Amino acid sequence: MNHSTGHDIADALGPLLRRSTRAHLYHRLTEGLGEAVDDLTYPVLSGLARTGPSSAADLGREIGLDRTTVTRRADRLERAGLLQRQPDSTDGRATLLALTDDGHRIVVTTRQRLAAAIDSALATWPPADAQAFARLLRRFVDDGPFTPDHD
Amino acid sequence: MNHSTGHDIADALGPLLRRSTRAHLYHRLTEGLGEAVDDLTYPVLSGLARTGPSSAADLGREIGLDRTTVTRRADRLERAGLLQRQPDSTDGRATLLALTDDGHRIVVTTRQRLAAAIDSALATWPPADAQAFARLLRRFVDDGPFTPDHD
DNA sequence: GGAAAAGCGTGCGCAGCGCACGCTAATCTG
DNA sequence: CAGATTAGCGTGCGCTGCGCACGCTTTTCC
Repeated sequence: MNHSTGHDIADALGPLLRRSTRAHLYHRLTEGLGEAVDDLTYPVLSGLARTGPSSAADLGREIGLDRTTVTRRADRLERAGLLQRQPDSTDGRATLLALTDDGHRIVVTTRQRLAAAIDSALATWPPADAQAFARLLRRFVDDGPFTPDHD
Repeated sequence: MNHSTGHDIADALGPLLRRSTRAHLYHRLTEGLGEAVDDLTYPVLSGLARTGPSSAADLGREIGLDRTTVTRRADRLERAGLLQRQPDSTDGRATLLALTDDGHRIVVTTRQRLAAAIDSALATWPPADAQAFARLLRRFVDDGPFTPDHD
């Protein structure tokens, strides 16, 4: 066997990975949103939006970062007023990280930017193709070929 | 407008980006291929396979890395015998980086690993869906929604 | 033929990361 | 119920990787 669909997809995935590193994409999505928001801090913001108020350790597990790294990135975001630290009423040791309204607004903005970028790339596509692609991509992601170690 | 196909795709892209950072993927693909080959050095190897023998500056532009970073990563790969430095016969200043046979073998191996991982994720898919996905993904990538700055 | 530009490697300062420590609070155990 | 272990937190510290700037050689341009 010298050919497979996997090979075709790998060929397409190569350029995708090359041109849109997570860092590149996040850099672009967070442009102009203030000094505290960049490709490093954005995953904290976005993860927090997904999980709701969360301890640094839990959030670290969620987004695949060391606990202390989360702490320090959260420091920057806290100074910028995008998240707050709250004592956990059910556990005196824990400190919950929670988005402020401003923090939420940032996440909404970046998500709109991403959707808009994708829409503009798909503007010339037949709607049926675009929807088929969305559906297939979601299934591909759910089938999880590249699950990292921390899951 | 509170819904768009771009939004659907963004929702699927999120988990994909979260779970398969380039670093994670490259780490997995290069596992056990020797000390010199890791997520940092692999782009140099793979880029060189794409371009053929190339100067460090050109290769840096190709893969979006600083010239000096390429030089140092190439040092590691050279020590491991995966690439060679050759004087450029047409330009006395330049030093060409070129894959050795061993280096080529590494790239072939990782590409097979990637294709195999994708095939296994798609194993349960109807072949028509898999091929449609490959086609649509390629078109999506070619339409380039996320072109980085260095292009 | 001399000046500007382009190539290379290396020194150096900076940033980010993970580990380890000390501390407090919760949980387990006898 | 008290002592010990576990789990949470922030911070200090060493390591690594990066980009800039320098000095050097070779090519290109006037």
